[in-house]
Amino acid sequence: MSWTEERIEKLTKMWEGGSTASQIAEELGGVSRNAVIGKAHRLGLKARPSPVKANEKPDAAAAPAPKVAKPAAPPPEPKVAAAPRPVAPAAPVTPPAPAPRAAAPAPAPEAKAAGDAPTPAPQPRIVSVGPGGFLRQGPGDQQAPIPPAPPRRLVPARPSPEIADKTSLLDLNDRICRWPMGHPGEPDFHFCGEKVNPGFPYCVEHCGRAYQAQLPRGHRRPPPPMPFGGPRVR
DNA sequence: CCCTGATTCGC
DNA sequence: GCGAATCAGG
Repeated sequence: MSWTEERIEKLTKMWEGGSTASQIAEELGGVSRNAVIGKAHRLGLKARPSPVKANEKPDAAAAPAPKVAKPAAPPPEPKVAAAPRPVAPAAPVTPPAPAPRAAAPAPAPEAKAAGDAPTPAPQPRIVSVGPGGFLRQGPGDQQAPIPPAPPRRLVPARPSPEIADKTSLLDLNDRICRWPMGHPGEPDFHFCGEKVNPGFPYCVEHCGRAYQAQLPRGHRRPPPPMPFGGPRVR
């Protein structure tokens, strides 16, 4: 396989969209993960959170308290003209949202969507045990201290405009149908997005697909189409 | 083991 | 330019 215009374009899009090299290789077909990475580098697009290069600590913990206060040795680092990154010079800490690669096709009904605040209920302090064994609490313990409101929504912006009007992984919550549409990793992959059948993770239509009564052997009907449009043919 | 991206180096 | 082999971290 050769790197045609379209293949390079697809590689670039997916790479910048956060897909892994494996996914991209799979998607393109005929190339290995290494080929994709190699090509990506040659194209000049890298700079993505790498597991092997995650840390690059200046130094701190290494020096166990130098005798006198270090006379401030600010590392003279005016090397700028060397190789300025073509894109964002320093994506702070937040990587571009990873593609919904491992999006579970059938999450448990009680699966928490991204957006539930784990609010720990503060236990009332037990002061003494009253007659009969019931617990008694002090007058000051009636009101639990108000837990600090946890910061909400730590989600990066939607990674790519192509799925702007689709129901993305980030849009999932307890009220909308999470039935997957299309194949994960592909640009138009999204979720159903309909209002759920109350108490279920899917809308009424997809509940019908997800929950099939088990018939006795020999009376089985051919299985309905699976999510993702069925197993991928490779 | 699996995965990830980075790098090297013979082709 | 290409990509398998290798490296190294999670």
